[in-house]
Amino acid sequence: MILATWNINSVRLRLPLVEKFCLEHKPDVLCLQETKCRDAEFPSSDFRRLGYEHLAINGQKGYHGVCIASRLPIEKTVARPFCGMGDSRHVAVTLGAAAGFENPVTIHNFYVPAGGDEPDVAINPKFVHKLAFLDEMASWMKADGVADGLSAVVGDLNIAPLETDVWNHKALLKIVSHTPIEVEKLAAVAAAGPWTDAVRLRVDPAVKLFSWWSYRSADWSNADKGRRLDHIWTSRDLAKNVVGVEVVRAARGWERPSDHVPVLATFNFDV
DNA sequence: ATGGTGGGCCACCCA
Repeated sequence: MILATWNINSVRLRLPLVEKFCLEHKPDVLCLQETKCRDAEFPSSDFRRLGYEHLAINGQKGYHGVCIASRLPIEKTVARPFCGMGDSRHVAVTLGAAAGFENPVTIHNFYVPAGGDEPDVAINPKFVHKLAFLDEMASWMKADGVADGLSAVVGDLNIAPLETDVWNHKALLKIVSHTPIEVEKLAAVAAAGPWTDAVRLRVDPAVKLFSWWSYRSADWSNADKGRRLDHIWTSRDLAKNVVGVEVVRAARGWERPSDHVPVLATFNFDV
């Protein structure tokens, strides 16, 4: 089974890129963030045409929005609100016997708040929201046993935890997405599972690896001022089934690209 | 230290 996550930055605008990606990489389950449309405006028939007949959509007008598109039947869908807000930042599906799984697999798709520009809770309410969101993720995961059995957390977590997850560790210590407080809170979320970083399980943590390059930097590939903001984590039991991961860097160079690229994990289930 | 580019959508919000 191939699982993919991609912050698409408008699913309607970038439908041709979704199609290109799905034809080239054949994910069984595709988790998207920043779909930026209401559920009724989601291009569901296009996804069905591409073979993704099973959709779990949690959208909203203009901002945020997440979706899980699956080739395999979905047994159960849950969308959890966070921080007492109406933001569409989470959706989860469970795949079971109808999808060919002896034991059910649950996949959580997150779009963690970006957190604004100033990493200072005294002046930036967006940063407060981001930290509170991470705290709520951790406490909920622990209390509800979210990482029990076979489960995964994927998405745009908007934090680059390792020194090698950014182009320049020292230069980014005071930049939102790589500050010590964010890295610490993300580690607490990972420990609350506990979750395994499936990508760093397969890619040497000493090697720089990015999934996002700003639109504002010209010549993104040569400058290579990227960050690894997009993640695939698995529960302890599911980690044993990871046989490969891939970050599709080339997608950043496609026509009218998202600023994020797809991240994939392959599992040794035949479905 | 600043400003650089995108998307949604119609005055600015967000990244």
